[in-house]
Amino acid sequence: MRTLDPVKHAEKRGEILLAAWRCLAKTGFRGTSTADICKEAGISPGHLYHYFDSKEAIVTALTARGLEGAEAGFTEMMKSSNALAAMISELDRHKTRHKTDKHGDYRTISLVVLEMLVEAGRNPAIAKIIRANTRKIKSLLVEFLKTGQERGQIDPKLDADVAATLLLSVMDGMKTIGIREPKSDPARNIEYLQILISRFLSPP
Amino acid sequence: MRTLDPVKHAEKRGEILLAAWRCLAKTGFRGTSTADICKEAGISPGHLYHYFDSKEAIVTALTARGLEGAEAGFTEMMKSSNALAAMISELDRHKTRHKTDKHGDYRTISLVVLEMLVEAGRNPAIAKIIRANTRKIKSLLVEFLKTGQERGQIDPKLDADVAATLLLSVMDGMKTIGIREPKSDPARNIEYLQILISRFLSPP
Amino acid sequence: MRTLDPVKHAEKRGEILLAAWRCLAKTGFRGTSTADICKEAGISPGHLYHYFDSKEAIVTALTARGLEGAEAGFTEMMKSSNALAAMISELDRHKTRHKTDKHGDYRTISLVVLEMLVEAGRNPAIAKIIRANTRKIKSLLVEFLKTGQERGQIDPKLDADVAATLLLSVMDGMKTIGIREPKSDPARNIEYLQILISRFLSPP
Amino acid sequence: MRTLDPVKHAEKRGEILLAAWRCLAKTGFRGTSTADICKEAGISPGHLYHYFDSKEAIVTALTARGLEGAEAGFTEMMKSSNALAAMISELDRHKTRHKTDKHGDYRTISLVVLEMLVEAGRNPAIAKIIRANTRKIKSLLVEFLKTGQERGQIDPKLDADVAATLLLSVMDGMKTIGIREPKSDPARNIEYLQILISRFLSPP
DNA sequence: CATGAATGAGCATTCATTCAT
DNA sequence: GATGAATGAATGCTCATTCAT
Repeated sequence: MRTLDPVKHAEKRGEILLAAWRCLAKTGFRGTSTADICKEAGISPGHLYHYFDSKEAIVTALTARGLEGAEAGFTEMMKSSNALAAMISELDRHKTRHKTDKHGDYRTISLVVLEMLVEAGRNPAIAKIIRANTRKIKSLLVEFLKTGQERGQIDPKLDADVAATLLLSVMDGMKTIGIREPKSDPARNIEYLQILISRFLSPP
Repeated sequence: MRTLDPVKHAEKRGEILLAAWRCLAKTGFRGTSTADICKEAGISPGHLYHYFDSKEAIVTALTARGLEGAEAGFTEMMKSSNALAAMISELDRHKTRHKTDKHGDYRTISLVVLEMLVEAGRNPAIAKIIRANTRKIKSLLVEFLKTGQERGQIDPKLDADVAATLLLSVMDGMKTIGIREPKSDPARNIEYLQILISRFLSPP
Repeated sequence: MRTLDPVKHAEKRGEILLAAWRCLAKTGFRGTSTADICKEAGISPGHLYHYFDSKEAIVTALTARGLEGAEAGFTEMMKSSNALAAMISELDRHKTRHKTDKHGDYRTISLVVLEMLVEAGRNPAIAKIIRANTRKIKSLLVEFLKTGQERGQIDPKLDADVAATLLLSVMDGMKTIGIREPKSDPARNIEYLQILISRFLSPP
Repeated sequence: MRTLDPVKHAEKRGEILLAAWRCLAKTGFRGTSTADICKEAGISPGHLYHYFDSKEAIVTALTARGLEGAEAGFTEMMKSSNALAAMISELDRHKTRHKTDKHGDYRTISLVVLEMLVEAGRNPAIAKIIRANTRKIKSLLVEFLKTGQERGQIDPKLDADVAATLLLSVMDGMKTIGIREPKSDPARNIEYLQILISRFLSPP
């Protein structure tokens, strides 16, 4: 995998990963073949293996990259002085982020993330990445909750660690709404999610 | 002495579905071939098609059957006089249901249900079943919430429909914990889930 | 294959053959499965083998039965005193026989007969039947031609045997018109066929 | 040094088609599997699909290619100044062409062409090709007949279009002789075919 | 006679991966 | 770096046939 120009190599890897993401969003893990990815990336099937050892390596890299974004949001939240308000307003961004961005609309992204989670249930390599990422996000969340508790904004009786686990799982759960009830209003659901989180965390 | 016995036919179908479920639990939707199901069911590859029209018909039947169970629990809840308490105690059953039953342990079942949801994201036939089931469960839940509101046990300001959607999604979300944090204590998580639901629904 | 009532046995065989013919007409040799025949005949797959040893036995019996009809027409012709006129008027019947009868319309029958001929090209059992039938028809035709020659109605210089072979092949050839030119007018084609035969056989 | 070489690709396609033709000649449309073709062509089962989209695409290409040859003969005829004589002498070539050439002996070719016609009776894609080819050949034949009529070599009362249809069908009919009467003398039959055509077309 | 459960070889096709150029 | 030819195991599915009842 040595290359004369490691920068170009990494760039090309990035392009292929982006192409792979587009395929995954369109046809899912199951429905995406290496041939599809090659066509989308505009390279030959043999050439794919110059950049990745296997299809799994692509999925692995994609998962890793996909989760990096999630971290950023949480890191941002940390800086706020009012923990609860910050978390709530962070969710507001989701209300408007239903339009397409580079990675597709919110529902598509949700589906792919769910697919990644399911994949992790069978595939140890993916599971490892998911867990490492979960640990990072959770530690940010725990710290965030503890700060809120110190400031009297969050119920001090809650175990920050368990509460963080639950909050994360609640966020995951939101991703199934688009599947179960495709016609329900996302803005309304997020509004209620804000209420739910607020009531759960608020001191009595 | 005409047999024709539709009972035996249905029984065999059931056996095959159970075998298919075992395969799914072991290797997932993606990883299960018709050959695997046949081997597990102890029948020949051709014979499978005596009972099901296609692999998708098996998956469809399996999904339908798998979701029937979920309904029962909700129907039971309805009978209680204290809505919130009923929902909470229903969750208590989950704390102990982590041991193996006919369908495998709780985590395996969760994973398979998640796979069904993901499958529904790409496969309209499965989506239809999921949505029909969601509608049923949700209407039970809505009725349940409204009864609670009438009795003053649940916050009357909450829109029962949106709250039901959210509660369902929270339940789905719980299924990812086993993937993200396999070592976290299920009993503790459910305890906090009870707090979360209780605080969300209680009147102020 | 012994049966208590050989008459009923033969009757049932006939019914099955008729059902098989209907399948063949609809979906062709290639496209007809034993299951199709059983469904059409209203019997179970196992029962088929009570009446026929194999699928090939059905095809064989069907071919034999199908060709019996062709003989009748030629036998009728023989009785006429004017050979050429008889042959020509026999063809007139074809002009009107394009409507459906028990065996389907003319084009469908033609296609099935062509399929039988093609089948004979690979399948010795069918070939044997076809050849036996050809011999019978041809001997009728040869006799017919010779009678015509004696009566001065047919060119005496023609070798009756070779001429008969050619006439038979010309009749076979007519069966491809429906495939090559489905929109051409059958009545017009038969009219020209009459001219062709008349000119070929007439004394100079 | 980009290859991409479409020439080699086309060559390989040709090789596979030739192998497919050999299989068809040996075991017929019905009896030829993609595995047979691959074995005959010396390639792996997967590789076949690098050159053809499906088995039907092979059959289609084969049919198209197989019929191209027929055109050439007719085109040649057109150049002659004596229409009838040209057609007759063209048939003479068939007398000697009974030995094997690249595509097998005359009888095998006839059988495969008959199979193509039968296939066309059920398979619209093949039918389309057959009909396009029929139109081409027929228009050549019609022009040929009209030229002959202008020169007084062919009966001017004959409708060139209907006569062409009939002549084509007569040619098709010749292909069944090898099946019905494998022992009959091809040279003798063609001799009589020449008489038949000559008498049919000659002016009174 | 009659059923339909059961078989297993065979089919067209897909796809991750390798390799010569 | 880059191509696309080539592989071969695997997949979902069909079908003529057998057999216990």
